[in-house]
Amino acid sequence: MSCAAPRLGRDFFARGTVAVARALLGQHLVRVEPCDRRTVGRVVETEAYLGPEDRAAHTFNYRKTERTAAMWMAPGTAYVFLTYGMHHCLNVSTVSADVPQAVLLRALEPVEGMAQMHARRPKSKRLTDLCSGPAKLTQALDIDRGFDRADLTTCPTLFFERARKRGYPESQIAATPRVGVDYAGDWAARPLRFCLRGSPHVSRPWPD
DNA sequence: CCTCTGATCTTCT
DNA sequence: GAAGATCAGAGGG
Repeated sequence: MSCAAPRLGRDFFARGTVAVARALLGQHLVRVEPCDRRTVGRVVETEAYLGPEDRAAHTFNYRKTERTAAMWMAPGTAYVFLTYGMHHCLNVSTVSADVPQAVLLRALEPVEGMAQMHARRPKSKRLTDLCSGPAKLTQALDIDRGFDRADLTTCPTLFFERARKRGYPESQIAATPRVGVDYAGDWAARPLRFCLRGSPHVSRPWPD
């Protein structure tokens, strides 16, 4: 009998971006490598980017470019960009192809393939250093721009697995302002970052 | 624990 | 030509 967890499909991503950002908490991000080696992390921190209104979003004011094209693709499409000249960040598009919004994956709790993750991030001293940041998790799971525009509902090497039937109750989720978007005016203060309360794997703690 | 700084290069102005 | 949806390491408290 097979008991592989089902992957998250189009319907999961085809709804409000904040709903997706919350619902992704607790789900598994799976990276399959040659010889079926898997590196897997449980999502513990996300951020919602609500273009074209959102000043912090790369799609603010309908800025559609070669780089941001993935955000105008089907819900469940990966948007991977390079930041600070050296770090990759992974997003998943949401809502529908004509609404340029996405969820940024900011932190994972390592679940499977920790040795492989550590091999790619040898400087990590603790388990909580492996995937506790948007660019740490892309290093740990070996995700780069080769995955930009990949359909994560069908991609054989990168996808989400349903690890939990229902989303976490509101009381288990901490909502805070997003990280590193001070330039975004009123949008900077909006509580669009979501963390699994109590997880030691988040990119940074939040105020009580 | 904290704050500060250098690294590094694509993207858009 | 400037500015990043960041990270790691150094130095101080």
